[in-house]
Amino acid sequence: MAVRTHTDTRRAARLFHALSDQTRLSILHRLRFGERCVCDLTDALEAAQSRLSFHLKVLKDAGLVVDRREGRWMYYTLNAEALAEIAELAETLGSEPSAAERRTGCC
Amino acid sequence: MAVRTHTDTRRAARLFHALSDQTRLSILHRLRFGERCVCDLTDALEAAQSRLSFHLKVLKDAGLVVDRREGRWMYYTLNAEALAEIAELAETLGSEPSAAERRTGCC
DNA sequence: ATAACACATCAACCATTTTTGATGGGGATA
DNA sequence: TATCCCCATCAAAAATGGTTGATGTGTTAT
Repeated sequence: MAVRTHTDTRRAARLFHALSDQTRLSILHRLRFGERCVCDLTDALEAAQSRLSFHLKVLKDAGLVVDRREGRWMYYTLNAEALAEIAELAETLGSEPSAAERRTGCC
Repeated sequence: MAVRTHTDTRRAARLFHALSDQTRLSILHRLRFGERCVCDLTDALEAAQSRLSFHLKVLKDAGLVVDRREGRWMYYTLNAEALAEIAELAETLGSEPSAAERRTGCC
């Protein structure tokens, strides 16, 4: 997905925003090593539960993580596809426009 | 650069923050098509000059663009390397940890 | 049924970011 | 020099984002 239309830009900004916070990056970094429940994360990051809940919601709304209930625990998992999408977004932004893009002009 | 240490996380958050705004994404998208002066951007984006100046500063401080003076005009250019770095950050975050990473544990 | 647990949600508060309009600096033009 | 142009910077206001402590919801254990 290139950033072409207004809605594209909106979505892209939302995705990057989700990654623009240290706490959220720490969460994602942990999740690389596998599924974690909120309690794991509160221990590891020494953060209040409501704080983590807030950040997990931001990540979930952006589609960067997926949650799953198991008894009274909520388990969170990375959504690798979304992160790949973000990587591609950044890559595209840093790349030369294609001939077709150049032909149709910028915006 | 993986997101390992506290400073890494700080820097990564800063980089992603620079991309977390629609105006800044629009600017970058324009710059893909080549160097632009501020006046070009105010016309194209229909934004107040001081507003663009503000966002260009954010992008510059994050290292995503480079500026150059020519007479009374300031020209801005994409820094493709920085965007590649961001792409790699996102890619790493979405990737399985290496055997070495897994061995040394998460954090 | 009661209590304890894991988590989400809420409201109030504080902090940071963004917008706006005004002012100022540096360079060109006359 | 005087003036105009392009842009950066500033202060004040507006908007957005994050933290905290309290409360609510669903689940398990006794």
